[in-house]
Amino acid sequence: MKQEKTHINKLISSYKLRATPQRIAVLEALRNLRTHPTADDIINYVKNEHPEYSVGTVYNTLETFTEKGLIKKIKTEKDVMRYDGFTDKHYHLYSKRSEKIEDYYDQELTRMIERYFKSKKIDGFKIEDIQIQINGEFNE
Amino acid sequence: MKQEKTHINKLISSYKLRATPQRIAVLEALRNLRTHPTADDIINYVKNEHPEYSVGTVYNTLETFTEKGLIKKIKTEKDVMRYDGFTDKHYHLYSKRSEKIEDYYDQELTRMIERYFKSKKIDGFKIEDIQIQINGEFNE
DNA sequence: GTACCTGCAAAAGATTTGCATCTTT
DNA sequence: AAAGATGCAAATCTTTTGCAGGTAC
Repeated sequence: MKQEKTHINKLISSYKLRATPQRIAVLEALRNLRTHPTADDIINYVKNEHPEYSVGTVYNTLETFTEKGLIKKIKTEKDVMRYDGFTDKHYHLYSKRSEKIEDYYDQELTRMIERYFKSKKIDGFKIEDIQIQINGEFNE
Repeated sequence: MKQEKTHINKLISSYKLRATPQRIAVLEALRNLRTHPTADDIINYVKNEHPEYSVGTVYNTLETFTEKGLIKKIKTEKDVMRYDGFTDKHYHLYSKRSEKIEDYYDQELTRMIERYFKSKKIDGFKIEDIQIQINGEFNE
């Protein structure tokens, strides 16, 4: 299938993955649905335009993207997996009640924590990344 | 069934829950298996002593305990839920490769973060609790 | 051209639920 | 005695997989 070299398209290629129409659609869904969607949310979004794209492919795509580091998985107390299409350093605000996840950007916090763990090593463990989830309630 | 008033027993009662033998067994499993077990791990542990206890009951019990705050759910990239029988303030070290989760206690870190968020409010959000997961690798 | 993807449908896993029966308080 | 828990099995939901074709590079 002929495709313009869009931004999304290039992004996928830059991760050494074939930019198929299905993958482009999944990544677009992830970036348009800024709600940290479930696989099911993504499937619905994608099927809206392309009913022929299959459930299995969406799951496979999400898995492939995650392995390559293009997107991230987020898990909450709820059993379903959710996905985050953005991998720049940020944290999550989470409300158990509404199940809403919002991004929280805070470079000062990142710097403080990096500084902290630069001086304080953890015995027997090599830190690669620190995830923070801030639980609470959004004001209505 | 007649039961001694054990520590576990009292702990359950103190959360306003009936201290049934099944619940006692589940909580004991959680406290003996210090690996942040899956429901399946717990079921196996419990069935070892009490093959008649049912899968559904273990799941129900874990859910009830979680709701009441007696235990906590832990989420990783993996699809299965894991459980933590200890609710005192601590963090988790997690290795994606080995799927191992270890506890990390650090009051200094807690104090630093509390201090930080006492001065820096998040607009539109009321913080209740901050969860930190430190990803990396355990030394062999 | 070939390695890699996709669609489909079936399978696998994990968790939840309905209901009749039993137990804890 | 009443409210709440349990066991069992079926149901549900999410995710994975096998395989025969298709497609991007």
